[in-house]
Amino acid sequence: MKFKVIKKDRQTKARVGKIALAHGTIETPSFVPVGTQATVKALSPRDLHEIGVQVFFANTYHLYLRPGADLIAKIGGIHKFMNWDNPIMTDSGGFQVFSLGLGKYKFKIGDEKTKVFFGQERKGITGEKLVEISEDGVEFKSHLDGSKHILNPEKSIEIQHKLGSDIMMSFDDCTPYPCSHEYAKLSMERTHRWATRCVRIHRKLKNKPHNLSQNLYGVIQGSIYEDLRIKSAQFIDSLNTSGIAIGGVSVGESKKEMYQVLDFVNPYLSEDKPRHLLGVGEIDDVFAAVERGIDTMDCVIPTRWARNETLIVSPETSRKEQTKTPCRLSIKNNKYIEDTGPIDQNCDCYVCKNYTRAYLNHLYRSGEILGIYLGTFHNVYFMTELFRKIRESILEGKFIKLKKKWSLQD
RNA sequence: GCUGAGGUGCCGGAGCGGUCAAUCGGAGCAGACUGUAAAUCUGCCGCCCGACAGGGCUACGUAGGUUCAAAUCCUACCCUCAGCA
Repeated sequence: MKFKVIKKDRQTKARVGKIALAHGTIETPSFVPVGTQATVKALSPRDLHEIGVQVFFANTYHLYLRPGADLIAKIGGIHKFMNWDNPIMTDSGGFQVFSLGLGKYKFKIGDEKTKVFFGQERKGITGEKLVEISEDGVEFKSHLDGSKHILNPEKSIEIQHKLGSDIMMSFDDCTPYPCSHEYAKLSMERTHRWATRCVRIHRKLKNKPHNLSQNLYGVIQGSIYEDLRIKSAQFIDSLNTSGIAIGGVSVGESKKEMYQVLDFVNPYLSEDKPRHLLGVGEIDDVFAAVERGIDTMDCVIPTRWARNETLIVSPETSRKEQTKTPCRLSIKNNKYIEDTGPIDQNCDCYVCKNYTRAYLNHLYRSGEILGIYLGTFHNVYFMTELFRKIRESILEGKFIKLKKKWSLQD
């Protein structure tokens, strides 16, 4: 990987850069849609190209369970498997330690038991514990069939090597929120040990002849605690991975706390490494992250919202529509039944140029699959385009101006 | 015309003397969702008053009746559907 910072914003830490990879170059800042199962849900690679998506984010855990990393390797790697020849990032499965373990369960570190909370109970959780953490790694019970699987740093990286992604994440332990300092510290230290193991196995595997140029990002943890986040930033930065990811954010803490974490970490990250923010975000988060020096960020929001009747719009549009929450338009609302306007007045996407809210409303009401397709297309386009504008604004020295324009206040 | 089954809230469909303004679906109305166990989940969903607690009213084809008490029992009528003529 070659990473180059092309331009730095004068007033903020925002920067424009290029990440050159085996499958192409990513212009940053860039949004990274999530495509957990080797598909950005509802969109084809052709759509992604049309939208201008440069890279997306697949998942080790899911692809390992189905269809299996060996199968994908046998077929020629994830790019060939899914007909996408641009860059791909893969998550390590670390987040599933959190998301599958979440609920009213107890997390274990050795003999230490710490109670964790996560407000929302979700249907589909059987009440059974799907995750058991130990120093070696994590034992998962497959959410698909209940079978038991071990994921640890070595295995996660091996799988990611088999998948053949351009950027891999180190296997981390993502703590829930809230989380005691004591627990966060123990968990972070383990994440560091795991990161070291990831680096080691990555070096070993890198020498294998079949390997394309694959790159590893270390993942910073430490919950919301300043001392921990600093420690973690220093440690992960010292590992000399190609890039750095910030994890354990957007797990239930406030936005303010989340932005603080970025501020804590910032001074300790090498300028010449790309920084990825894991699992963020909404429009206001995007600006908050970019101005704190984030280069790439992945998030399920555009794709998931589109499946749940929520379309992303500009603050201007959402003000005009008096939406309950900024930048979200609930397309199924009965006020759009006869609305012949586009989703967003200022969006140039295929959907906004050719379809009315009335039609989208009808598709969603009817449960038609096309509604989800068009909605996803719009949402992903909207985020991709927003980042294009952000890049442009930084290059022109107008980032702050753009940020003000997109401000959710007033 | 005879025989049988049935008529319940926007729709489907439970309930078969009190705990029924009525289970449960669907539709409808709104909300949530941030490294995807998510095309998912949550709330509301007869009318009126109340911020809430709660209170009042009208309701289970229609009209009577029995009972302290009826969607639930009885009588008549009206209407559907199935089979036979």
